[in-house]
Amino acid sequence: MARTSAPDDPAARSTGRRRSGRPGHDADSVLRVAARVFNERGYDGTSMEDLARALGVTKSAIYHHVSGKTELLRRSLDLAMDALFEVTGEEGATTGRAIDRLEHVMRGSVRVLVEELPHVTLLLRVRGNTDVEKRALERRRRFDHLIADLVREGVVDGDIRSDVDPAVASRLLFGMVNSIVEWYKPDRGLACEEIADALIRIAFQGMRAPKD
Amino acid sequence: MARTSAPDDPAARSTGRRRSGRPGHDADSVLRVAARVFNERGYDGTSMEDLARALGVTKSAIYHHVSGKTELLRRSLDLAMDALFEVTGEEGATTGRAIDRLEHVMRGSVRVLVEELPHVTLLLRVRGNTDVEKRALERRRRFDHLIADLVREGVVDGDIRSDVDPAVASRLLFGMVNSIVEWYKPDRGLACEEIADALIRIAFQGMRAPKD
DNA sequence: TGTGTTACCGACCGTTCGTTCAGTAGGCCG
DNA sequence: CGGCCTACTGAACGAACGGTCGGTAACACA
Repeated sequence: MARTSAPDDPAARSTGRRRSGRPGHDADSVLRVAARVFNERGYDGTSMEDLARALGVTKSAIYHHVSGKTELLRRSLDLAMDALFEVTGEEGATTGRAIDRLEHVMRGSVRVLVEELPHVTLLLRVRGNTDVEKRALERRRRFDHLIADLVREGVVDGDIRSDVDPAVASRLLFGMVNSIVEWYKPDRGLACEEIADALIRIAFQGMRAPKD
Repeated sequence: MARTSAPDDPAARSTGRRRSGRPGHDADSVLRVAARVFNERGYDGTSMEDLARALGVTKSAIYHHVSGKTELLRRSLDLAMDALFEVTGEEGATTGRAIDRLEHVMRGSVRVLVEELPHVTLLLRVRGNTDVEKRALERRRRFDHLIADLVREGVVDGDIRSDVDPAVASRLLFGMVNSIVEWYKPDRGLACEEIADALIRIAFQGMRAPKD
């Protein structure tokens, strides 16, 4: 039995613009498939042979598009972190009350997580074994600090409860956000906004039924 | 540079009872070290050579205690799931209002997660590549269903807000619980109960400051 | 038709992987 | 001392790994 499903259709390139030369995969379509397979089998558990099978080519063909397995990981992790940091730069994340900025970043993170599911999933599973992984973890740490600062500010504003450690609270909050990658399926199920709504409701008002 | 720190002291066996024969590791001490290294480097990213180095022996010595790498994973995953299911069998998880039972299971899960940190962490990272992993995922699914049922029951009781899908809510809740393995350090930082308190407070009342 | 450009194949390399096995070392007890 | 038990070594195995290289295939455009 094959370890992966049918090979990906190379025709479905991101940008429709036809190019000269023999048709087939390009660097982007390889990255897209690689990220998916990395998630299915884990990065270390995925061989170049696995990738080749998923792409419908031989493994030597992969090296025509990328320098190696490490580059695929690096590009995937960078893509995920870039998208997350872009959220923190949006207007809703930089102006207004801290609690509202926090909500904006949380909603934005859910959106990024859903849009770039394979890449973010990969990011969240990184252990820091290699230099590439260490660099990604370092960027993640900066992101986490940013969130913790928002929570601290919200406590000072009096908008966020002061009886929990902001560092712990921010970690729990984004633990909830990040856990979405464990069960979200793009096809069926709730849409991105519905999940974000449920998340925000639980995170800010709690599970307990409001006494009307 | 060595990939792991100094070898584990085999003298620190779980049960103090001296046994006859040459002193050294036994199956349990090997499992304990293996689970720790699996978490540091990932299961697939850990070679038997890595384990041997962490144990302070050659890799062939490991096969004197266990049948292979797979058995180490299986025993670790079983240990974690057994501990989690034990919580769901406790009195506090089977009697009383659903919302209180839910709180009991959440607090119990935090306790198990902290007590058996390496094993539970390993469990939460399983992808389902092999039969051993598939079996662990199946048991996890049963656990998750149990939680979702508790949330549904709490909604019926009127204790839990009805404006979020119970399936989504239960997943987000345990996403928050499980995320603890990502940052909890046994030595420093908050104790198990303090984390559980913060978690329950956020989960049930929310982050927003209560209007006194 | 032929030239440029892009994509791919198949054979191969050195290394590392998990695992096996025959033999050895070091404790306790008689 | 000599069994007896448990823990371990060192060399080796076949398989799988990531990666290389010279040659080839298929398109656009002229």
